[in-house]
Amino acid sequence: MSDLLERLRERGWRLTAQRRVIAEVLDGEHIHFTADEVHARAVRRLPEISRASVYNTLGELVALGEIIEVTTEGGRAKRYDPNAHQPHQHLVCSACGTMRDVHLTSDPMASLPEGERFGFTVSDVTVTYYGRCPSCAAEA
Amino acid sequence: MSDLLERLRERGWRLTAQRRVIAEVLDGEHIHFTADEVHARAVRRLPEISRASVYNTLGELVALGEIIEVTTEGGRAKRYDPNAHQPHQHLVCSACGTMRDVHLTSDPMASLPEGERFGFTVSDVTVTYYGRCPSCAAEA
DNA sequence: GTATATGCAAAGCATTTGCATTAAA
DNA sequence: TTTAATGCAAATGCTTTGCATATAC
Repeated sequence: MSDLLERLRERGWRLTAQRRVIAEVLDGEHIHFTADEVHARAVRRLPEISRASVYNTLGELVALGEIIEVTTEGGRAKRYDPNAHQPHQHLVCSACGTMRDVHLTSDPMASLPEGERFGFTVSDVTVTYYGRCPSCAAEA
Repeated sequence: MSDLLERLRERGWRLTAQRRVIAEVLDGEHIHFTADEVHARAVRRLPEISRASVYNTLGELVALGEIIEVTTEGGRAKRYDPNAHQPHQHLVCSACGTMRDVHLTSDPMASLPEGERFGFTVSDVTVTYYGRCPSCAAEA
């Protein structure tokens, strides 16, 4: 059973077949999908689901703070990370785009000295590591 | 005189009016432009310059390692950073998209423990800080 | 003179929007 | 019954591509 669906129900989210399927797709996997990948997987369970509903729902889940939208250098499409509840960063394969969560030893916010803030109210940081994943390294 | 043009000439780069103008636009400013902003500024000096040439040239400069392509969360278009020669990170205004360079106190590569590399050959990191710039903070 | 860059216009991909239809509560 | 979500298809924004023309070397 999905914790995500559980939380959404409690928040009074209108529960449709499409939304249920999307939440299940996001919850079930540990890699982070693009909107199109979410749609492809959702279609297997609910053939009539439209791309528009996928985009609508993903946008809402982001607004609710239940998932995170992630953009990478070079990557065309955004990816959606269901792990919004624990601070973490990402490790991305420059060859195939695969992304996985990583946990750092120190808070990156502390690395930006006061003198480098230029009057900004800094509220967030993203740290992204790039490299080759084991399977892409093998085919080099 | 442009250091960028100087280096490119030494590398045997075929020097056209368009390329010269683009290099000058990039060199002259300290903020990081989108392709469209580069085009708009280039047009002031060379009215017939096409968007295609701007994209071609920016892509080449990135390939040559003379400029850096930067993508941010939420920001639609990529931005081009002429400061490719000194390691640095970025501070972005979530409201207006303005981006400026910042320098960290510690090497972010060191924050990713061995046990969190999962067989990847990690070769690069980006750290991006998000917040409100002074002028956007003023209108809140 | 020859290889390469340019400009145009069309195509591409990810995403958003407008609006009539459908379904949850 | 009412309010909100869905699906379609068209529109958008950024970027890439194909190809004939122009130009640096």
